[in-house]
Amino acid sequence: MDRVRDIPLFSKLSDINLKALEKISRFKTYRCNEIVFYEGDAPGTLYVLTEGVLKLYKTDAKGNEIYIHQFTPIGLVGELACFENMNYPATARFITNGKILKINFKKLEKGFFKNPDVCMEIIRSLTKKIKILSQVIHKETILTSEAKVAKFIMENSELFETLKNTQIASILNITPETLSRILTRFKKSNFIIIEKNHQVNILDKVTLNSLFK
Amino acid sequence: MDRVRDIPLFSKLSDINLKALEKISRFKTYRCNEIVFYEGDAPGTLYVLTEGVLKLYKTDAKGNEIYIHQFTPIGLVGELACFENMNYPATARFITNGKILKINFKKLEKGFFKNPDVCMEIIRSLTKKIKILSQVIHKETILTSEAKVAKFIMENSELFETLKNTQIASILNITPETLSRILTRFKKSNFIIIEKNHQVNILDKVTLNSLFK
DNA sequence: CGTGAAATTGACTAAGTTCAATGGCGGTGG
DNA sequence: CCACCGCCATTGAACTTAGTCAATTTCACG
Repeated sequence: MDRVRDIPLFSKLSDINLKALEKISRFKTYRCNEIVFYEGDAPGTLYVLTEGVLKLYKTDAKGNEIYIHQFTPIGLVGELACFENMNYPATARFITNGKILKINFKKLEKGFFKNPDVCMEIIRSLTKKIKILSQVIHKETILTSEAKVAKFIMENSELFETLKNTQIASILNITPETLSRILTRFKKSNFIIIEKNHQVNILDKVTLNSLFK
Repeated sequence: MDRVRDIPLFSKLSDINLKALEKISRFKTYRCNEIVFYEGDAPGTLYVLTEGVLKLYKTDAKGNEIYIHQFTPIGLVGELACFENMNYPATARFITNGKILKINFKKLEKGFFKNPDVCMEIIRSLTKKIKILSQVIHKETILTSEAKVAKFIMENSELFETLKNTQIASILNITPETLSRILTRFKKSNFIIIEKNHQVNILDKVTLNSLFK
């Protein structure tokens, strides 16, 4: 994916518009762990993630990374800061190698927002983001650690096999110790079995569901 | 405000469009404490708040109201549920008497989203909402209770005079007891003085700022 | 004044983090 | 083959933050 026209957000633009868009944007490749922007950075650039996995997180007073979301292609990143002209509210760091299209927002705004198709795509992207944030709020303000773990097991059991407990804990914004204790409880209560290869086997879906619903 | 044309979101529509819009919408007045929708309700209606103060909150396992936001006119409410076709993620309750324009979303979608002006207004409304949610996340996941109180004092000192401590505590999602203890600490440390009329007098802006920045 | 709501205070509890010690397990190099 | 190393997981104990509960005081206002 090296061409602007391959990005769904812009797929309906005319050739002339695409040419103009190419003038105000450029692709950039990133290595794993490279930062795209820091929480607090000044806005101005809209990012379109085209390759790789981009982790968005905030940093608390103690320096902990508070997990917000992981973006996978294709997704808009940084709209809030651009549209509201405020500093980026979180940090974005690649956790794989990746590629991004960087767009000069001011120039984009002037030229392209008249196009209803582009507008609709932006609206779709914004509502998707609102949904994500709404879920983050639910996760972080309503759910207990136990409920988070139960929810994660029920909704992401496949991921369990591929992730280490430390990574899962990081996604859930709890410590590995807390995760370990909760999993031990679940195992002792016969809600789940964890296989040798770190697969989860859910024995009691009803109870597990009831913990977070 | 009894006419659709008075709502900025639709101010640029033609008379014909306005007539059509009137067909798929209706105003409804609410008394204080009336519920507009509950968390978990099925979507389908887009709301435009035209009068009164509407409180949005989630409910946790213990039945506590988790404060999300208070809307004042004019604002769109319920877009997420409509656009993403998911159940409302929070409850909306009037805390004053008020009035709302209820719009049938399906019909709105068909007829009006082609209009770039309407689109832009929706985008503006969505980004405003993202900003709000982003701030809620910051408040609830990054800030300690002490930091919340410090931030509230620094950014809303005028409100202090008009609100009771119980109301402030509710906005900050902490208990009145916790708020009281923190205010006592701030007073003893000479960060603030609270006057007879419940005005706050900030003595040490530097320290207070450092508590949440 | 007197009454009821709001604020304060102390003791206790609950949830989760932190810190430290221990144990397991896989890969590596002699 | 096995001894060692480093990473991850587990477990216990102390600690921190904030909520809960109850008693008491303060305050606003009729």
